[in-house]
This record gives sequence, structure tokens and C-alpha cells, in this order.
Amino acid sequence: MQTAPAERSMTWLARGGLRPTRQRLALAELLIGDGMDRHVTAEGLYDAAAAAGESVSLATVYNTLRAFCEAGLLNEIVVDGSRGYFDTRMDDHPHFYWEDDHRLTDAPAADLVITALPEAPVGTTVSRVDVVIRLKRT
Amino acid sequence: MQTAPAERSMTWLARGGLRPTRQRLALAELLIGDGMDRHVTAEGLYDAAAAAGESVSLATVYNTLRAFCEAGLLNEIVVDGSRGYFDTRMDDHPHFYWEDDHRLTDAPAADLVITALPEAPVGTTVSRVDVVIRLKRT
DNA sequence: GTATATGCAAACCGTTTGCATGGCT
DNA sequence: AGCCATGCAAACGGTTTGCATATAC
Repeated sequence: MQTAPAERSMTWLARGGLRPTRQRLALAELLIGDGMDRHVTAEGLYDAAAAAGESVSLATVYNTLRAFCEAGLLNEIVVDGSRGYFDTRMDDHPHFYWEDDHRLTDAPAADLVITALPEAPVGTTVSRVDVVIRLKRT
Repeated sequence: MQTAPAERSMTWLARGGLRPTRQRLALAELLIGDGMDRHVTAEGLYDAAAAAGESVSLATVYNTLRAFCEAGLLNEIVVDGSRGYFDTRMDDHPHFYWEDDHRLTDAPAADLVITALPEAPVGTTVSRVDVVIRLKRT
């Protein structure tokens, strides 16, 4: 089976003003290739790339994820302290964090209704509101 | 000025079933001695102990903070990835995270009203809902 | 006396960085 | 050609751990 053109990934990189290198395209394809939202760790993406037969060094995965974040293509979500999670979905939405298996998933945004939010102290503005619903197995 | 008996700290440790050693009492006193809510990092508490003339090793600060958490006396809040924050306030309440100076403070709980929350997937229960309002300087 | 806490230094682990090589425009 | 990305290995920083000593009960 021939590798797909991955136009979606090309466009995505271009939107962030990033050069479409082989490694970036491979990682982008793993992240947004099927249009689904994804939550990955650096290590997890590295493994996925290896499993897909793509050779990308771990340092490049880190550098690339950081570049994607700075380009506004990804969001980093902090829930675990020991790992960083990267979310392909860019709007402000709640997350489930599965404490037992250290997994992060989207929570249905429509089911979260915040009718009042503390206002930002003087001299500051809200850059983001993180809502993390921590789950444990029953 | 003579050191106070620190009854509050004694009681606090007892409530967690923890032996009142010199180091634990010193750290407890720094955390809850004046009854105010506090958000500390391990390093910050270590410095505070040193500044107060109390000799506590950094490893013990880490071990003690972890013991306090496991005893249900503290909560760990994850906002930064590179550091862990410990909160003396135990109820579910929102936080301000000051991105520019890496500081965590309480947000007025009364000003946060959540009228709908995604329900926990089957097989899980909600252990905590973290709401972090990230602030940046204007 | 026994179990547990402390201190030190070394190990740990995810992440970042310096530098030489290779690739995109 | 010039700038930027990549890869490797070494550095980094916060946290944890092993082990000998000291302390609470």
C-alpha cells in the first residue's frame, strides 16, 4: 500500500508556518491524519511512529511537539506532573483523566455548563480555563 | 520569643495518624500554623524551613509532603509539569495559576458555579474536579 | 525493643540542549 | 547558499530511593 499524500497534514503544518519535513509530516499524520482528536505523550507518539515504521528520534518528537504548540496547532495539558499530554483539539473543553491508567480523554463539552467564573484579578487576563475531571475505577 | 506549643499542628498530625517528629511539626507549623490556606512547592517549603531556622533535609520535605497527602492532610495540585504544588485547603475549589511567576493561589469558590458536569463513564467515579484558571499579565 | 522517620548521596525519568550533519526553500 | 530541522548523547531539574543512623512509642 502506497503512502497517502497526507494533504491534511501538509495544510496543517502550513497553517502553523512550519516546514513540511519528513518527520513533521509523519508525526502530523499520526496526530491528525484521520481527523480524530488525540491526546498523546511524547513517549507515546514516539512509539507510535516507530510502530508505523517511521524513524524519528525522541528528541525530535519533543522538539516537534513543542514547535506544534508554539505554532498554535496543539495544546499542552498538564495533569500528571511526570508526563506532558498534547491535545490536538484547540478549543477550551473539559477532560477526563483516568488516574489508574494515566490516560487523558475529552469529556463531552456540552455536558459542562459554567454559569459563573471568578474574574481575573486586576492586571491579568484569563489565558485558559482547565477543567480536569479525575476518574478512578470503582 | 519562645516557640509556641503548636497544638494545632500536633492535632493536625494526629488526625492523619502521623508521628509528631521535630521535622514534621516544623513543616506542619509552616503550613497551617496560622490557620491560613497555603500553596507550596517542596523547594519553597524547604527554603521556608531553612529561613525559620529549622533544619530539615530536602528529601524529608518530599517524603513528608507525600506522607501528608497520603494521610489526607494535603492535596497535590498539578498545574506546571515541572513542579508539584501542595494545597492545605482540602475542599474542591478553583485555583488561579499565575503563569508569569509560577504561582498558585485560591480563586474565590463562591464565584464559580458549575450547573452541569459530564458524568463519570461507567466503571468510574469522579475523584476530584480540578478547575485551574490560568492567568497572564496584561 | 521495635517499627518508623531522617539524612545523605546516588539513582531516576521525563525533558532540554549543544553541536555536527542533513534537508528544505 | 543559507537557514532551519534532525539526531545523538550528554546535561538538566525535580523527585525518589537505598541504606545507615536516630527517634517515637
